[in-house]
Amino acid sequence: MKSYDPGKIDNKWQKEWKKKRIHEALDSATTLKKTKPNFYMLVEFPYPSGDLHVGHWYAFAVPDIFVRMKRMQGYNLLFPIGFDSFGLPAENAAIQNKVDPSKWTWKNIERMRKQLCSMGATFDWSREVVTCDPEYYRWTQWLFLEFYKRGLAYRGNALVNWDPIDKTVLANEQVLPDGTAERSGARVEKKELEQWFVKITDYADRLSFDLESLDWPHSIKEAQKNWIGKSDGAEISFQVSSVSLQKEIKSKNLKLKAESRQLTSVKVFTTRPDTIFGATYLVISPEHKLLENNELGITNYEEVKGYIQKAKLKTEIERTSEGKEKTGVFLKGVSATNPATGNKIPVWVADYVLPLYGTGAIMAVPADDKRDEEFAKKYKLPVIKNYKSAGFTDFGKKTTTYKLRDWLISRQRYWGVPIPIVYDPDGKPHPIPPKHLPWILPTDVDFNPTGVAPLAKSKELLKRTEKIFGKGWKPEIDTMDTFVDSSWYFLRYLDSKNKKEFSSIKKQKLWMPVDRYSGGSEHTNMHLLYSRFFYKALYDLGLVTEKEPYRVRLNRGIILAEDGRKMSKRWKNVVNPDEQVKKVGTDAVRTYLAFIGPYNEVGSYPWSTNGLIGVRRFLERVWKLQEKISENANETKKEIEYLIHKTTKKVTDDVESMKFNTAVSALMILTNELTKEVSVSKENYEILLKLLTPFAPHISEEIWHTLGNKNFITMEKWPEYDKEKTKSENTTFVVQINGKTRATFAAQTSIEEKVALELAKELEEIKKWLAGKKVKKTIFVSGRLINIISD
RNA sequence: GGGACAGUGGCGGAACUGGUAUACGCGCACGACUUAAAAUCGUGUCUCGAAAGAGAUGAGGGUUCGAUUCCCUCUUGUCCCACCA
Repeated sequence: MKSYDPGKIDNKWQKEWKKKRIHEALDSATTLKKTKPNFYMLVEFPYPSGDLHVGHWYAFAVPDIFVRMKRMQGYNLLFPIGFDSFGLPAENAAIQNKVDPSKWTWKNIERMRKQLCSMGATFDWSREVVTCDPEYYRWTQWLFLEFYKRGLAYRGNALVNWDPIDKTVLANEQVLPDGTAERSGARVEKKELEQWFVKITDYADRLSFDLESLDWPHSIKEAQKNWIGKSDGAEISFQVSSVSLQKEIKSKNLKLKAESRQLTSVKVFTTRPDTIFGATYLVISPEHKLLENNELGITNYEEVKGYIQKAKLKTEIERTSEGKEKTGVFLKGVSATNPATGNKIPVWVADYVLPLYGTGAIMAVPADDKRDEEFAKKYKLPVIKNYKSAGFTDFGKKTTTYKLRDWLISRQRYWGVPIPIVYDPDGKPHPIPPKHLPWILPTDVDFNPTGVAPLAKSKELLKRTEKIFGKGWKPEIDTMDTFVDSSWYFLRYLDSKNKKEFSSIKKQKLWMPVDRYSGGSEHTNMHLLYSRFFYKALYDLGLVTEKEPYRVRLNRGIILAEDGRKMSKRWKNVVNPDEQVKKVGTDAVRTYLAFIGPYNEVGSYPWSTNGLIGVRRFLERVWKLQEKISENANETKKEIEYLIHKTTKKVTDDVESMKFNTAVSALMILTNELTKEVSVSKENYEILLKLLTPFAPHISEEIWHTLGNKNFITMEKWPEYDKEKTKSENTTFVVQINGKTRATFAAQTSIEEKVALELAKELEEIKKWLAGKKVKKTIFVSGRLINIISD
């Protein structure tokens, strides 16, 4: 027998599989006379950073185990791959090394394609999607224009997050809680700019509500719900006026109504309108319209203006992370009327009230709200402890607010999809007609960030614009957030070559929704939310067929370095998968990653070289089992038959639920047991090989062919099990006395309570324990245990 | 401050619907083979105890014949959100 040499067999089988194109999904649902059910397995496509790391293996090679089993089970399986190839790293490389971002990116893609193939993963390369390819981004632009037509994409002035290092604006999701940019680490500033937005807030309610129907892990749903932040409450108007005016009205004995135009009102949002009788003051945010000029007659307006200035200088982060200490200024000469009590209450301005949430103003109920209590204590404001409870809508209109804000998609950067908009000589935006798509990204630019988008310097782009639209017209110079590109890529996989449509309904009907989607937990409130929104918007436009894009979502964990820390070049603890493959082979690396921990949970698992070697040893044992094949081993032992069926069930169930670690464990147990036997039947050995194939396809394929088989084991039918035979005929019963295990005995699994009790009583240990005692009652669990209760 | 998830050997982790806690792998110890080492194979490996036995799944309580599993209180950790009215 040859020895196991993965260096020789891995490459050989990868080539064979590729030659026969076994990984390509068929769009016709019927194949081989029989109807094969379609199954769409999606993994988040990679950014082409240049080198494959262990994280990539974990993200792609492990789901391939699931894919391979499904395919063997007879599914027409779609497992596509592509590259999320726009984005900052390419541009930064361009600045640093003076290389063209396009060349840099395509070179990396070329390299990563090869590396991805080395995993033995069965991607359908025929549908590859590359987001920086004009044939892809023409549709990103087309979809943007569809959104624009329906008012879902709009230009607006906004106080935005500005990254001073990358010199670009960022979405809220890309700013970390400490106020630094997720990517560059820069301290984010606030800037008022005109930007392109997408109206995700229109879908806040549906994005939140529809989560209920999804078969997703609870934690992901909760995280999204939290981020969307729906709260039901009421809007209540408080009349506000200057104290002197009120006095005047009183002295002249005028009716309030007559002077109402001189009164103004402030709307507050509250989730507890029932507490209005306890509202003792009003607080408005420094950005509130009421403070823009002094029509009200605030007597300390200068002081208030000073406070507003100070608040504006702070970034949002500073404002909200300054600890617990709240600050505010009393608006002198002004008061509001509590509509419930009719009492005059003071009005304050304080920056703990946020301008963009609710109405930017609150009624304070210090007896009931911690923040209000704190503020009232500091500034000695009145507190009403025992107040009357009001009906929910007695004084206000029912409303719902959300924390979610519209998605800012403009980026003042080069390497992204050009926004397909041009401006007329008056500066008014116009969509670029679809016949001019793809609206190509120009190349005559300066990549160095200057604060103005690089496209501003392109003469070609300006010339192109003027040629098509006329003199004085100007192109949009911002590009789109790359999350726009990735919001619909899973639809392009279905129809990647279509020149007329972004994705035909006919193809979508074959595959959507995605049956299973595996990715990183960091995307919970970014990509996963964006793409759900995109899909819902497309649904309303009649461009897709379902309400939700992903039926099942799973977030995977991460692989840490051997020292338990994150892998980093700085720590010099990075595990290079190519080196590992050289050492132990593709199959051992794949199987080890499957074995490292449960894949369906977000854990962090440290790499262990010894663990990897242990898995290689396991594969060696499988290999050596060839020696034990014997024609005479046909008289299969009952225990072995039982173990085969039990293992088949275990592996099938565990791979289905992506608990690959316990599936590998079951395969190890089976292998260990077979190794103990004098001889092994070819039939049983082949079942083991088939079960092993998804994990370790190369070694399985090699042995399979050595055994004389001509077809690919990869395309063989997945072993089936007989449910009856997964239960052993004999079982070890546990005998407990008063709930404590005292002995065990072996008997037929099917025995009844009476028999079990008799057998238990015969045992020496039990006799000892029961000597001189009365049996009060027994509890019997069929096929498991008998518990004897005595005094 | 809010939310979600989790806490099991020296380590990664198992445990069906409440039914022998620690499967499988690593590590470690001893043994076989070897001049020797590596590799391989075998045996052992939660703690205390000579044994009988007792005690252990973050801590404490509860329900139950029986709890890693269900309930309550506390505690620690990870992740997400965070002055969201």
